[in-house]
Amino acid sequence: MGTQQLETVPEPKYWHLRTVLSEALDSEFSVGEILPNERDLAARFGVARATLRQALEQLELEGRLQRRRGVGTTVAPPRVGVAVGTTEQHVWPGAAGDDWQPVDSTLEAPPAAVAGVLETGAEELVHLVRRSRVTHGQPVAAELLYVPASSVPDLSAIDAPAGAARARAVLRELQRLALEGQERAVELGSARADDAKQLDRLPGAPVLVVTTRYFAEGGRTAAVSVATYRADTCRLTFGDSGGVEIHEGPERQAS
Amino acid sequence: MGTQQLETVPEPKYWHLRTVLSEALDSEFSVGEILPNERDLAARFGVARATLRQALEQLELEGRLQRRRGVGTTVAPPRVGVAVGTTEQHVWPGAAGDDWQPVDSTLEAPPAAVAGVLETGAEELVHLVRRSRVTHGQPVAAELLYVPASSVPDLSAIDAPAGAARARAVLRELQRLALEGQERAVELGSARADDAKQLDRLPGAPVLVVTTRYFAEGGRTAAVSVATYRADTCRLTFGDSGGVEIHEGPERQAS
DNA sequence: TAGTGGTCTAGACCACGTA
DNA sequence: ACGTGGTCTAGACCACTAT
Repeated sequence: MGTQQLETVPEPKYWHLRTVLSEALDSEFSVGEILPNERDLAARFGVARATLRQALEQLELEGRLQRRRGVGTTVAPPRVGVAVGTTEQHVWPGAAGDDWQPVDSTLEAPPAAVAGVLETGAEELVHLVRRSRVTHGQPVAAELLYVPASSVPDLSAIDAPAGAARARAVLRELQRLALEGQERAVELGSARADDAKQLDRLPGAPVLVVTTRYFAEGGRTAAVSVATYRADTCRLTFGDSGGVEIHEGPERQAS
Repeated sequence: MGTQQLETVPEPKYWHLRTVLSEALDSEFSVGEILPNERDLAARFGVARATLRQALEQLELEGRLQRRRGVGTTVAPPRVGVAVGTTEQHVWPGAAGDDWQPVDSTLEAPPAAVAGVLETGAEELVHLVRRSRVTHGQPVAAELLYVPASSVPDLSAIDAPAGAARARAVLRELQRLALEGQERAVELGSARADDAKQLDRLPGAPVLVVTTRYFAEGGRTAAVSVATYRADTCRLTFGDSGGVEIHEGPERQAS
């Protein structure tokens, strides 16, 4: 990645720069390596720092770079394949062998959007179970699981234990219900302040929001989960193996 | 949304602005309504245009706004639920009733990343079928479907017809194979120049990339599809109904 | 304390859609 | 021709991390 002048082309400078940097990453850098700082890079390419940053932002969005304030910009490893439930087999959250760690749980009034999906009315309280998911030592997702109190009627007595213990109790009660089906949706969002902290990112960081509806007997919605995955580091897989290597290598998203 | 001074808070101005605007959108604007232009808005909130734009970018990423050069910024409708295959039922692309329109098809050497997934070796040619998906009159996705020539051996004779007709021929041949399974992955990407044009967005626009591997008899990878969905307007659904309304309404992503 | 990325400013000009 | 959002500049200062 030498000192280069950008050609005069009709495409935006930052976009061209993104391509040039992307190719440099493929050929001249290895995973974990530290890039020159933004001021130096901008000077090398003869652009303003803001323009250089626009290119870096793109590459970070694509999972090619990782930037940390006070530290620097490093070449990111390939995205982690994260299994989001096998498509054939429907299981309750908290079933044996899932990768989630219960954090805590409280009894709250559901947000309006959630109350609409749970057909229980906005007045009925729900157990809010917070969980987090860690893969390869890195936090990749934060989940809010909403379980209407009516779905786990035997739980009311066990209100005492707080924190993770309480979360586990709610999940344990869930397993006792018959699971008839589930329904998933994936969309792009931006991390709220609390999610961002849990995922070790800044607020507004791009996230993949996976919403799952769990149906119990009679088609009743027994629980709703809203899971927030780091979009920069995760590839969500919906199959039986989580290790499909596509979109890696030199031309993953080259223009 | 009156002329307001931003409080002096420790959170970034653009983030606070995003929240303020988000609440204004919920309470004072309706879908399709045009916002004041960026220069006016920036002046109203007493910030530089670049800062205001940072807030608008966030809201556009979250699917709340739609910005078009030369036109203006409008309030976006709720995201469209786009069914990405029912999870229980595996079908070949191009099966009766799918929402894709064949565009054209060529015979090419596969990109390295694709060749790795198809276990056919990098030398063997593949049929590249281009398709596009339209929902509610809007283009929502562009697909590149890679079919190794060996998967559709009877096709070699029909090399003559070009364009959509050729694409349909490849898809028709595919249906004759037995489909043993499929495997999906979803990740965030940015639109390449050609995808961007097809999706009516600028290059670099955020997209959800859905990669699907189709397995034929013996676990052989018979085809690979890379579909690029507009991240701002789409919510990908993996269930039997595509109309789950969650994450809509006032508190969809409020901080 | 030094160096990094993150935020913010006040301008300028360009590309595009519409009238 | 005009108004819109998109790009770009050259600075300044802040927040954070490591030494």
